[in-house]
Amino acid sequence: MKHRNTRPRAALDRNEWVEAAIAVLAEQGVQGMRIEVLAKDFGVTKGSFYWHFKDRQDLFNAVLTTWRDGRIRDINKQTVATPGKEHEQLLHLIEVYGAMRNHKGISIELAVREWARRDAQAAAVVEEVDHCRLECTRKLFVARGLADDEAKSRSLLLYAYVFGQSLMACESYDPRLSDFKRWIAELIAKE
Amino acid sequence: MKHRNTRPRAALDRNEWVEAAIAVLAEQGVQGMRIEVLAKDFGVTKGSFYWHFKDRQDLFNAVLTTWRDGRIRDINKQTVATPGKEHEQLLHLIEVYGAMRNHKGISIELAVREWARRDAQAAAVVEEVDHCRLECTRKLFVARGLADDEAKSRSLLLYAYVFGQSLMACESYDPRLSDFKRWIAELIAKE
DNA sequence: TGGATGGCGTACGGTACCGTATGGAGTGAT
DNA sequence: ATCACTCCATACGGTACCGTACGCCATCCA
Repeated sequence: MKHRNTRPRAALDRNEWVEAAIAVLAEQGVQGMRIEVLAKDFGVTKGSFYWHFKDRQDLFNAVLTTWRDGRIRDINKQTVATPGKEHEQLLHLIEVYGAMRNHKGISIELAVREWARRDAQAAAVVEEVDHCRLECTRKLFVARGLADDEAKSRSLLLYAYVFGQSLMACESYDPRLSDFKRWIAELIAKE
Repeated sequence: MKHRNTRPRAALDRNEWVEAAIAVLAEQGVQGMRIEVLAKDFGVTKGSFYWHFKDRQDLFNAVLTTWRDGRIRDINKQTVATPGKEHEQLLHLIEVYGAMRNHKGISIELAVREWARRDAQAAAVVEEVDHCRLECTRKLFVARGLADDEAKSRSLLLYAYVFGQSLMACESYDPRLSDFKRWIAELIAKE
């Protein structure tokens, strides 16, 4: 990734910095979000950065809230209950998080969670997002007629599985891996 | 963590450096494994480090192979099939990885996987370990009478779940969380 | 047309590292 | 006693950052 606006470069705003920071976060992790590196990518100097942000932590906060808001919007979109279609929706949910497509989203997800293991603010944001996701998915399971406890358990299983799956190196385990994943998805979503 | 051998400090060897590096890896991630920081923890200077190691990458390689060997030994220990006890053993496996105890082991596990997302050597080591784990667990399932395909699927689910679980912030989701986790463990281990 | 901003560049001091070069204290073998 | 070898300290040059101080130009507004 080199300079984005190669030439007559319009004025940057906070949001462009945040978006670029999130991209770097996905690829390099928290430690990768370096002011001078981001500036070089934009073809500017850090003088620009310190105009829009107080300091590095200010950028971090902006990244976290931007990520949180985007995730919560996305969750609410992906779990609107179309009555009678809950099962398909659950399978779709598993597939979206688990597939090779949406690679960037998964990278961001993992990077934020890695961040959260060492930073209280990031941890708080992740907790918010997780709670929201678990609740929305629980409702999907309940709409299918499951008891509340089982719905909660399956929601936990669902998200733990999809995140854990993206942590594993199992491409070489068996050529029929995608069959296995479908089988697992059915087990989680209940037949 | 301060100096370990506060006083008449015996001579260090490679292994002590590697152990200390793994501890830091668990707490801070790959970027935390700094030569000068490790040296300060030992109460020596980096002159010592460069006597035992060629460079930082040399330490990284040692950390990876040490971790791999330890994991593989551990897997073989934890999956020796006591005929008739396979079910308990599977539940135990899930519990060991998922609990709050063994916190350090989980931290190392996550740190290595985070490392593997950006480093080919680490990725190769993780793949070795994963393959070994999946195979050992598959055998446990097969010993319980499951078909090979289902055994493979459930092994995948098992590890993805336990790793994913340690990525989630769900302590505040429900006070009966541990009940839910038991329910999930039973579902994965089959009844 | 001049003055106030907005947006950025330049330059600097400071920190935390990596890796190397070299020296030096201790210890054991001869 | 001397020599070699092990293990570490010191000192250095170099890089990559953070944050700040300040200066410069373009634009809009009166």
